[in-house]
Amino acid sequence: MGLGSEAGKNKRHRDRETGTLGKLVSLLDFVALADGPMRFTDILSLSDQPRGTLHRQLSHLVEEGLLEVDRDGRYRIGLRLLTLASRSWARNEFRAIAEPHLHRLQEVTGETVHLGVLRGAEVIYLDKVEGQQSVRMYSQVGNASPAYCTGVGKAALSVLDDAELTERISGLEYRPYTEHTLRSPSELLSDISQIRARGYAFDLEEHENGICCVAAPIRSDDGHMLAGVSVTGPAYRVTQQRLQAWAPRVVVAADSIMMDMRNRMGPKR
Amino acid sequence: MGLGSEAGKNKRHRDRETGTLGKLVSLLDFVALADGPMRFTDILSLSDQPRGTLHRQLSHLVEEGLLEVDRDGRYRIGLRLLTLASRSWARNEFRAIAEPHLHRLQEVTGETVHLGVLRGAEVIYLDKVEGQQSVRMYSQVGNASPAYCTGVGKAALSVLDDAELTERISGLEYRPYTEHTLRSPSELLSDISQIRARGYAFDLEEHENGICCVAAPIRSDDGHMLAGVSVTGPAYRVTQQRLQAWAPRVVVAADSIMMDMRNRMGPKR
DNA sequence: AAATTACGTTCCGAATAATGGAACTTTTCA
DNA sequence: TGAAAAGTTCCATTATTCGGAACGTAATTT
Repeated sequence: MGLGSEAGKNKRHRDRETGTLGKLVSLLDFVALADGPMRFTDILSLSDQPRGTLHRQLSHLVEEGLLEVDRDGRYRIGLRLLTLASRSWARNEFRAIAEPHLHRLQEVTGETVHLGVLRGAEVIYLDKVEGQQSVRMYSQVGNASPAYCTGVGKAALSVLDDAELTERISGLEYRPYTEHTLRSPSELLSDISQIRARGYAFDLEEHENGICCVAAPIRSDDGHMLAGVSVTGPAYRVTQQRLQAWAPRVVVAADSIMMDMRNRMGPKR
Repeated sequence: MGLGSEAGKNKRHRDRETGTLGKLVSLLDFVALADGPMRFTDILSLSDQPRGTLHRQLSHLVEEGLLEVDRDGRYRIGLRLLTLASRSWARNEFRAIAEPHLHRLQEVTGETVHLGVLRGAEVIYLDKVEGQQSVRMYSQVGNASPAYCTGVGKAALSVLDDAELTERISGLEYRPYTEHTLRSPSELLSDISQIRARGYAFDLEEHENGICCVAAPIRSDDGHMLAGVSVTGPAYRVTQQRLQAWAPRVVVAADSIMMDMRNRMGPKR
């Protein structure tokens, strides 16, 4: 499945998925990614399925509450997905362990704090604690962003060994979100070697113009779970000096989360 | 599928769902509802599936990112669900239209504001705007609660005609969450007739001890989408007088949301 | 208003995927 | 180390999905 397809609005839905579930989830994804609710024909024209097949697939998804269809025949994502996701989010151990530390970090800095985990070459934000006077950012819980242009992502990548790092960041499309976005593996590798040296990462308007952050890595004992914490704010308020000053705090928060994980989830993980 | 099964911890997973998708989603739901991550054998013992079948089903769910399995063989909900849900939440028209009104209401009252939609006899919370000094409540976006014991739920029910109302609230289990929870259809109907008369609903510690709210209904022009807005807070701070005083504001917010829907989504809906 | 077209739904033989018992491998524990 | 439990793979059987075509219905045109 081709991810990172925020550009590919008119992407056709013809992933050749294996298995019944794969096809249906891919269809679900397709409807979820669309700009708005789609009518049957809209989906059909972007799909390689015959009418009958598509109709039955959509019906099944609706039957399970994964999709909803209004009286105008427009399909959109169903609320069951939201319920399912929220329940699992609330019970997520890692998030729960990290939460108090995120709040503490938020209070100390006054800016927005993020918790994200690395999945492949993407960061998925697991939690977010906003400051009072927070500027609206294009970020939210559950949002997936490329690792190479986010503080949390680069921090998490930095703890990988060279072999796996190279594997993960090769074959990516280095989309220039801003003029500061890193544009190649070599630029990323060079940044990461700095991150390794100092123990924390910066994002200086690399993902979104006017937004900066400082982030520190978190990893489970077995090294199989990679994550990061960050403090983020608007560039006019969050100068590089302030980021620098916060860095030790962010690292302490990350380390505390790791300690708590060790204690609460058993050591050999 | 029996919802509201917070009591049914040891519920077996043997819904006889129809179709491949139904079985898999039911399994997904089962794992999501569990108290914590489950190992293969745990699921097997609570399932009526043969080992081979269950193993393959779980593998398929993992393959699609709907479940994740750690090195100890423990299954939990995958992050893909969170990503999918968050994306659709962000793009939800209704939520987006309501958002500014929710914030305004929050600022006026200083307390937490909820937006919820009615699905059957349950309310699913679509959005929540917290006050600064907010007490942690058992409520969150995506959470599903029985309509009969929540302000939003009762408000939404109140705009139904008697026939559909009776149909929806019959056959429910009236679980007494607190000593103030309504315990029967007749109690609910009597409350609802009052709500109809005054145009807004109260929840006086009916769902959670120490939590009160006032709520007003929202419905689309065709009456097929029922929802509600509420202002919620701790009983020691939120007296019945204050609720009463806020009621007109809540009703105005609800009506404004309806107006905006009419304008933004076309009238005949 | 009648005819036409587009849209959505249902049907059923053929093709495909899921089932589940058993054999097999790996891990755990005494 | 041996034995039991846990987890995985295999494959003939069974059930489900596929998809073309026929059918009904609403929107549009003449």
